[in-house]
Amino acid sequence: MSASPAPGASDRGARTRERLLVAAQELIWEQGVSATTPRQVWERSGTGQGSLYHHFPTKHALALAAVTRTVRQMLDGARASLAHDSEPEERVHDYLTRPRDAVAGCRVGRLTSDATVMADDELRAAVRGYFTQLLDLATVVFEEAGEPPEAARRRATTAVAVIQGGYVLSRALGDPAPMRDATEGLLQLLDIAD
Amino acid sequence: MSASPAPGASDRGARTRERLLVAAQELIWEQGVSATTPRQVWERSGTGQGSLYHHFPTKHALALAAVTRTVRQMLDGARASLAHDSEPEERVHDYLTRPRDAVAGCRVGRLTSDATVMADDELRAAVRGYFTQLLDLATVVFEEAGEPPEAARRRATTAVAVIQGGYVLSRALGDPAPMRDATEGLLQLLDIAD
DNA sequence: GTCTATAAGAGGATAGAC
DNA sequence: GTCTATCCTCTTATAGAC
Repeated sequence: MSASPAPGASDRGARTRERLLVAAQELIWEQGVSATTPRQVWERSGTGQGSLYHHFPTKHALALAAVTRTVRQMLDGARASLAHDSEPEERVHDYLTRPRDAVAGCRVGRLTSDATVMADDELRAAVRGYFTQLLDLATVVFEEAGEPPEAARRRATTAVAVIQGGYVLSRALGDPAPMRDATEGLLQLLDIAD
Repeated sequence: MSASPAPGASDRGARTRERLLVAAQELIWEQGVSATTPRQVWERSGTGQGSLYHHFPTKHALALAAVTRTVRQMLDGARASLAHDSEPEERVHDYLTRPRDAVAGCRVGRLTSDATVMADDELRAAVRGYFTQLLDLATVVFEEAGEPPEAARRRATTAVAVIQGGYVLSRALGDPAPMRDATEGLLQLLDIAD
């Protein structure tokens, strides 16, 4: 721990760092890590080059901080529907019908096609951790619905795959309809009333 | 039509063009269009810079030729399982259990996260065309299985989404198991014997 | 058809002033 | 903490010889 700087300066620094991080998260969602340049980040954040390289020594450090935070936020969102108190069937329904910007794609899933992400151990681990945890959350719900462990895991994987595939199709067609069709199709097969 | 050049030279040129195209297809599968450089293409193909820019005036022309061919090949593969003569249920089963390099990802689906592809009208149209046709093929199969048109389209979208999502999950986890789990989970829900 | 030389521009930093 | 100037490399070509 170093001595506290003047409060005003400290706050300004924290806010600058925060704005850089938010800008990086947005740009990485829109374009991926590979296609996002440090320049784009400092321009969108309204800060400057000096600030960016002060708070994040490399593009890698910035990307890792941004992706790590996005993963945490997405898992919090998933828990909000999958891990609350209602019946398992209702939780599955909530998760599958959650509002999503289908055409924009999954903030994390899209990174599996990003060369910079997959070539980097830490970034790849962040993406892997997201899906590992998400699949575990969903598996528990199907177990609580009465499925044996193996079947619960298969069914959870199918459900998460439908969401990820719905994103791919909606993005490819530039239309939110495929995500809706894919999730409604699964809900019918699961015999969960729409 | 221009006059035929000497046969030897013509063949060599055609073979060179072919090798460039194959190398581009491979590299685009592995890394996407954005991350694939002209240099990588001519090095992998065993040709040279002069040959590449002789056969393809720009990186865009090369990428479009490679992606267009990949889309055609993938649709031919899908038709092989979805559009043959057996019962609809068997065709669905064949499609869902077709051998796939799950960890490598879908040659076309992965392009939906590629900035260079999505920013270009022609490349985007090629990707869109692939999924439009694939969904149409699958919809017909579910209609032939007795589903009404709307339900058939939903179910087809769910099935294609499970494949695309299976790719995303297998890639994220570096493991072919999620693709297997996702497709087996869907087959059980569809009540098609494994 | 293929080769090599050259070049404009962007990306990802680093250095040192303020 | 932030700014500006500078630097090196890679990408995507173009030019002209062979």
